[in-house]
Amino acid sequence: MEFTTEEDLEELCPVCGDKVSGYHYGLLTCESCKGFFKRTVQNNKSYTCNQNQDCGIDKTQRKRCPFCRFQKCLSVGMRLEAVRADRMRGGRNKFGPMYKRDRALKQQKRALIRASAFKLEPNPPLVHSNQAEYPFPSSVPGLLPPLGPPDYECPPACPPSLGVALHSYGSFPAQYQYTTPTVPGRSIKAEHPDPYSGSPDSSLGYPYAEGCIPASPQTSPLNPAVPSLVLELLSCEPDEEQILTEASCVLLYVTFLISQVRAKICAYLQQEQSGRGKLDKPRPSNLLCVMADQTLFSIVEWARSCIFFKELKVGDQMQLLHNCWSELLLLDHVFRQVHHGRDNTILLITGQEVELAGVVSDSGLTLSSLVQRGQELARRLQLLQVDRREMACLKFLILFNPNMKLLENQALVESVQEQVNSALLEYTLTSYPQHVDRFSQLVLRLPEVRALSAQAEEYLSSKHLSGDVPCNNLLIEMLHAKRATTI
DNA sequence: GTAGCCTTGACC
DNA sequence: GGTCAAGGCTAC
Repeated sequence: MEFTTEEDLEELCPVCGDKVSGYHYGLLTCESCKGFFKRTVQNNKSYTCNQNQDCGIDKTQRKRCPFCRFQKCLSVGMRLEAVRADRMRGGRNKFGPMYKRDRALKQQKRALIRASAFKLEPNPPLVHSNQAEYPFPSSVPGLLPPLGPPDYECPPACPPSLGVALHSYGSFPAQYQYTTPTVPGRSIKAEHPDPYSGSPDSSLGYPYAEGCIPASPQTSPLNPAVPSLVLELLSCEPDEEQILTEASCVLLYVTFLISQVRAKICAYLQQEQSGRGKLDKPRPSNLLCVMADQTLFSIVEWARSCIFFKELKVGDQMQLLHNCWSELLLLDHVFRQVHHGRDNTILLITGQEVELAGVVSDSGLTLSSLVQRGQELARRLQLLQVDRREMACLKFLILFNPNMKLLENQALVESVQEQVNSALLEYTLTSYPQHVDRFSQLVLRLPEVRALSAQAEEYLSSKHLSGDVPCNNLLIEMLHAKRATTI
């Protein structure tokens, strides 16, 4: 693995966004932030903020608030202990190996991202699925007629249920902020024997002002192999706090969903029954739709509570969900089968197990093909032994589609995609070092999810047109909304 | 005080 | 001897 400094220097300073001049005090920064950090620590400076201690720091404004600038230096990871107490010039400190590793990791990331960019087809633009950009042909020949069911009252571009679901929890917090624990009275010394563990030696160090924030860990303090962002994404998963082991996670997750979805399905069926005055045997496609519909609500709830997504305005949130709802729905199903781990049966969200052979023989050609392709995808992920952290990352990569255009906060979506990609890559490299192409193997599943979900949408659309599925649900609204923006 | 450039010196 | 991340110098 060859690593160069040229590409490092193309990066931007994580504090102010200026051009990076090299590794300084623990990470790549610009020359001015290096000098600022050095002056602050060497001279034991104490600053105050005239605002709310949340001033934006960029190249043009970095001089305005040294307090916030220094806080940002610390929060991005600049190391107090790299400033030498004895002021000795020249030489190397003990951070050398860390810089080297960081360079190697960055290089590896670039190489893998380049490699996967070559392999990955771009996300399909928002066009009708009959058009060439979709890898699978439509099951409905020719252009689909405009979809405007009689029970659909709102303009398709603004489906009421999703809007209500997104709005119904009040306003979202404006900003997501990483929090770092404060360690008051931290002392440092010039040359640290181990830059990773830290061994304070106050007799040699700079007495530092109370309330200063230590460098935010790039990886979890509990598990150094897991990037913090991956843990953040995982924490967005349902009932995460109660999950202690992988096995109990599955149990809890399924139990939680079963209790919720069963109740909703029962309520639905009762409603159907009372409406008709008699209990017809529910059609399987209806039941499937109800299950999918309720899962979709769960997905919307999941997205709504996710970091980054909360920062977006409702309009952007709706656009992102309209774009990827079927992929998330499919992934939910596939992940369930991965956990289920049985090739010959399918685990429904209700906890029921159904024979695959029966489903295939009882379904039409399209549905049985969809089911089989879903099983194949699940098998591939099972072979990879994909874990929950990776699954959480994949969901984010689907949700934050950087190819979505006309978003109000396009930059955030692109940035999240990039961050999650990097975090997933770092996680796979550090947690599965023996499996070097794991990252590629994972992200290569995404086009398959996309293709399969497009086919599922076509199927749903044809079923809807033939009146085989209920109209007034979120599922169909999403379908209309997506098509309204893509036709 | 800031920030660009210079000097230094351990490590390879 | 080259590299590069420390500290130093100095014009602004």
